Amino acid sequence: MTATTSTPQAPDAPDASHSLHAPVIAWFESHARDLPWRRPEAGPWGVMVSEFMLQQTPVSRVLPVYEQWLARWPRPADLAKEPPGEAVRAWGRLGYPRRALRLHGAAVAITERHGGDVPRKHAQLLALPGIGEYTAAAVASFAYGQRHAVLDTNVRRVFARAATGVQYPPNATTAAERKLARALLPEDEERAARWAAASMELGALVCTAKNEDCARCPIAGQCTWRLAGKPAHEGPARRGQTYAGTDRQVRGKLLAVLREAVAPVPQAALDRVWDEPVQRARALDGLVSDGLVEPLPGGLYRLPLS
DNA sequence: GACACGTGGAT
DNA sequence: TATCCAAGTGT
Repeated sequence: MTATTSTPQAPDAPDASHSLHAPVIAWFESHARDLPWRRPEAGPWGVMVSEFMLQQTPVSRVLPVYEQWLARWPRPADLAKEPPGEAVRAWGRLGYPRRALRLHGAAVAITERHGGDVPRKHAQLLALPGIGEYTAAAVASFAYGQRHAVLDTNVRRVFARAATGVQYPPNATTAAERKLARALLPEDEERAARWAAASMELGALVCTAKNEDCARCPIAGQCTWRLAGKPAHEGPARRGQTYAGTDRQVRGKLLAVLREAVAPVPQAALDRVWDEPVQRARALDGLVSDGLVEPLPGGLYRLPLS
């Protein structure tokens, strides 16, 4: 249901951005995925957990881990009681396990500083570990219905095409993008929150990085990029991330062993995951420095108890 | 601003 | 098989 309860906008509103809201929000009402963190029972904690897990990670991989996580730790205080290593273990193979550590740290901070409730203010959210500009805005908007520009990769791509007329947004978020996002944000708080979720979903389902489906797009008729004939991206190619042979891959292998272990693991067991000793040692040191691995006397290692 | 940081499905 | 890509953050 999309009818606005506020004063109708001038029929000849000079800002064309207003004509994007209604069709995108209407499309969202009928096409939004039924995701668990969008259900009312998810609450702010569910929204926050989902946002951590969804950073750089597809929805399909997040779903099962999210369900287990919320069943085990239904409130921030439940997670805060656990050793950080338990969060890392439960994170499984989602990737970027530092997120698990930070989510645990955020739960501790919420328990200590906010009485166990996910804070409502953007600045308070931003102060939590693992929460940056995007996640703070997302939690404030999705969980609390506030008016914030929520600029993730999906929204940036939708804006790049619909408003700016280019195929892809810049590599890093620019001041111009933030300004545009603020300008496109509906005045009404509830509508702004709806717009944030709707524009993001449009980017995730229709206005995708590859094989965008303009035939299903509710604003195809107003899309600057499409109207210009969908010119191909110009400029330097976005630098692809290599993985094979990197420290990241070695870290992943080391941590996989520790996640599966129920007791401290001897150095020799870790040595088996990678044959190059210098890189192997560097990767292990990095994991220890990051707090993802705890070294014990006698050359033993485990996930951190504190 | 450039980099490091995991993982696995899709093309 | 090789690349690309997925709701970013911290340094």
